[in-house]
Amino acid sequence: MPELPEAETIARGLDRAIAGATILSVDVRSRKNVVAPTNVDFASALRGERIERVGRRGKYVVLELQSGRRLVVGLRMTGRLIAAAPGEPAVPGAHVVLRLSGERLLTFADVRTFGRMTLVETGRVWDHALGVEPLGSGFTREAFIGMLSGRKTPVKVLLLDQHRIAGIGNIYACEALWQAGIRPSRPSKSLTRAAASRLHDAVVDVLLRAIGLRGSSIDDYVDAAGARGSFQDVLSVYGRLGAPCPRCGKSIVRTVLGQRGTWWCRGCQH
DNA sequence: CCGTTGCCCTGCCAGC
DNA sequence: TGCTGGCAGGGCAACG
Repeated sequence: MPELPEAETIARGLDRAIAGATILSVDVRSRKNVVAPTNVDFASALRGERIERVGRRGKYVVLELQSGRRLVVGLRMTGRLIAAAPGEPAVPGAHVVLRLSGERLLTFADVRTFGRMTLVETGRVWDHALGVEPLGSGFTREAFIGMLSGRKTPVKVLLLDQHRIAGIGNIYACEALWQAGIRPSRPSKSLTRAAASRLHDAVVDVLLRAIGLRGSSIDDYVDAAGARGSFQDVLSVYGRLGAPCPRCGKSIVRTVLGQRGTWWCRGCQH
């Protein structure tokens, strides 16, 4: 499931592989997975555009185009963005294929078809619903403490709320809560300043470590070159039902919070 | 504003 | 062995 570290890894890989390339043609094989403004044809609008750079916002990969337009890619659970060099085999199940200068291809594929490529017109704000970047300067301890205050929402549900903090998904929410020693169901407002600060620091630390390991490849995720990440090898709690807690040895349990599976340790998360 | 529910979709797997 | 039903999950709309 591409979350912030996976989207960041893909964006960096794409920036290296295809920044500067011109889009020669666009093959839309699944209408459902592309979105364009009214009266704009997705494929013809992109044709001839130069990809200036590739970045990330929250869990979204953003291709900045020469005209000022953006191609915003939401990968959801199973979406893939693969840059292929000449001669490499085609990506199976492709929904959109961009043929680029230098005989390169950029392929978007998604078995569950929840992912979207959205064309955003120049100057149009597309990320108004996204909160602060957890690795940006706006995510201070004080800002985080402010988010938690006065809310009875379980702290894990708050971490997953993209309107407040953009980019944290289920894996990294579980891991950060474990690292900070905080029970996921705790009402946000019940955290002391010390606990909130610990959680803030854990969020930043977990995301940075995950980027360092190029993301978590649990089911489908691969980077822009088709390679797996390795953070799945160092997970402490996520998906580890019944395994011993790396800190206290008690068995990891699974509960449900906000309709999401939640893995945590009853022994050392309070 | 806040919180909850259901839908989208298909691969996988436990259970029969 | 082969089928089936349930589950997984991010974002969004709809609702109270």
